[in-house]
Amino acid sequence: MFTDKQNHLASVLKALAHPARIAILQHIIKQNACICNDLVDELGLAQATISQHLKELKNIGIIKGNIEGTSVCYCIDEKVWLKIKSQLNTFFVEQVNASDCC
Amino acid sequence: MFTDKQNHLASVLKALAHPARIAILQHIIKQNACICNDLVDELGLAQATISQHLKELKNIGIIKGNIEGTSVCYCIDEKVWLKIKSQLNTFFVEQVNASDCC
DNA sequence: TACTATAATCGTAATATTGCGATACACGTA
DNA sequence: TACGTGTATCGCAATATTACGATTATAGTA
Repeated sequence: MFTDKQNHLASVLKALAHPARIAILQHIIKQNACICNDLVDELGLAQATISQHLKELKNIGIIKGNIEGTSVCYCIDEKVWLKIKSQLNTFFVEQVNASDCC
Repeated sequence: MFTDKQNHLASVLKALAHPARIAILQHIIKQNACICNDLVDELGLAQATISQHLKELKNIGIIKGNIEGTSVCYCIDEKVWLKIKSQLNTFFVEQVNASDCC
C-alpha cells in the first residue's frame, strides 16, 4: 500500500518517537561509551520497561549490545546512526516552496 | 518525568511516524502547492482516515490548511518545517564516538 | 431555498503500545 | 554446585492508534 521506503522511514521514526527512548539514546551518547542499566536509575522506569525500550532501539539497529561479564553494554551503532541521519536529511532536504498558497 | 524537549521531539517524531502521513507530506511537497483530497484517490484510504492523518500533521503545525471555495487547500508551513528539520539536526549532530566498545 | 460537493467529526471495532510485576535465563563467584 | 547480580521475556491491564462508516457542517450552485 505504501512504498518500502515510506514504511521503513515510518518504522524508524516510530522507534525514536518516545521520550524514554530519546532519553536513552541521549544518555548513551553522553556517556560516550557503553552503559548497562544505569538507565533504570537514571530514568524512573522499571527494569522490564527499560529492557523493552532497548529492544525496540535494537530492532532498528541504532544501538547494539555486548555482553560484558554479568551485565550488558550498550552503545550506538555509528553506521546505522549515520544512515538514519542521512535518511532523515534526504526527507527534509526537500525544498519547500516559500511561495506557498496558504 | 522527561524534559520538555524530549517530550516535544517525541511527539513531533510520532506525528511523522506513519507511512500514510509520510506519503501525505511527500505528495504535498511534490505538488509544490496546496492539495485537497486528491489524497483520498492517491492513497487508498477512506476520507475519514485521511482527514484524521491531516489533523495530526496540523497538530504539530507542519502543514496548514486554507479553505478554498468548497474544498480545503493544504500546504507545508515552511517555518515549522525548517524548525523541525533543525531540531532533528540538533539531535543527530551528536558526534558518536567511532571507538565504541561494542 | 433546496441541492451538491468537500471536509471535519463522531462512534466504534480492531489492533498496537506502554508499563510493570513475576519469572526465566546467563554469567560470574563463593 | 548453589547463589547473587544483571537482563530478557512473559502475561496482563490500561491506554492509544488506526481505519472506517455514518453523520454533520460549510460553502458554492441551481
